[in-house]
Amino acid sequence: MKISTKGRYAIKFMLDLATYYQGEPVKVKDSAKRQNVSDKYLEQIVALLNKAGLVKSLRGSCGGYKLVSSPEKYTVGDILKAVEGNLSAVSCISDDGEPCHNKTTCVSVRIWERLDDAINEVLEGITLADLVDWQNEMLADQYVI
Amino acid sequence: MKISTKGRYAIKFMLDLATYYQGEPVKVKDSAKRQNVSDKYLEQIVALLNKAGLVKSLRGSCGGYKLVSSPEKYTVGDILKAVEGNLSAVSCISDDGEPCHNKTTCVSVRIWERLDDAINEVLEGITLADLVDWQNEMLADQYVI
DNA sequence: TATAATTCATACTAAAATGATATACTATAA
DNA sequence: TTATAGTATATCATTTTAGTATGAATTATA
Repeated sequence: MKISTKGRYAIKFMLDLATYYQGEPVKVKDSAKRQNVSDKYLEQIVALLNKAGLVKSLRGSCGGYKLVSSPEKYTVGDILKAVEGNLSAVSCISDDGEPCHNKTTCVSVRIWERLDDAINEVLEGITLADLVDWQNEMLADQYVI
Repeated sequence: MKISTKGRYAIKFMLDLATYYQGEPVKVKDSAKRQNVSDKYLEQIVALLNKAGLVKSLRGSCGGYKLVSSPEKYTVGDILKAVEGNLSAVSCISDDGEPCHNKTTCVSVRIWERLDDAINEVLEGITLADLVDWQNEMLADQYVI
């Protein structure tokens, strides 16, 4: 019932990309430094985002990563699914993993279906653009204080 | 982002107790057989339910477990919390675990807070009595077919 | 009272997931 | 051509998961 560092690092990296949306591509090393996490580990996570087509890479000197689309096109759910895989709370109702063989008689699936719906509703309802807005709000608040 | 077998077995065990609410105490071995899971492993899970005060045990021969209160008093969230621990999607906003030291500047916490609220709303909204009802519906449906 | 059936309490273990680190290689801008 | 990135594996320590194993304490009942 946990979202691992993979998902959290991925979101922060994507937020980094959204923040620097116009301009130079973002280097994994720089973002890792800003987040204060292992750059090599972050690279592996970013590779997943790349494979999923959420970011595009620019190799060589002065390379890095950029968003493919504008920030409002990405939901937090998209990002988490790309790196964490299926977000279902239990495997028996997810598409991958072993399917439940007694779905028709098992009461619990109703719980998990409701849970999944609620989770997806939240995660599909927040976009990268929202996160950027929140970040700007927070920065503004800090100056006020 | 998964609920483990611990949580799932616990719910099925509690449902077993609710089903046999009036009458003999339920033996772990019997419930394990019905669920088709390891009875020794289920014992460990039930011990957590016992420690949390959700069930009362009757030792010795002809012993077993019974619910402390009536089925409508237990939410699925109560049960899961007893065996899975904290249900927060990430540790940085949960009470146990390491607290987030930059809660005020981290945008992600807003995601996790919304997620937690949604998850809790679902899990606190379903009681054991609901599960019993669902089970009866399902059994009725089976006879119709 | 002996025994069988239970819960209760630990100890142990295999496998998988998590969270990295390390090394080498490829592509490209300057 | 060289430094700077991304790409691809391999390895590893730690933790979690999902059990298995052993045995003690307790109690109904024969």
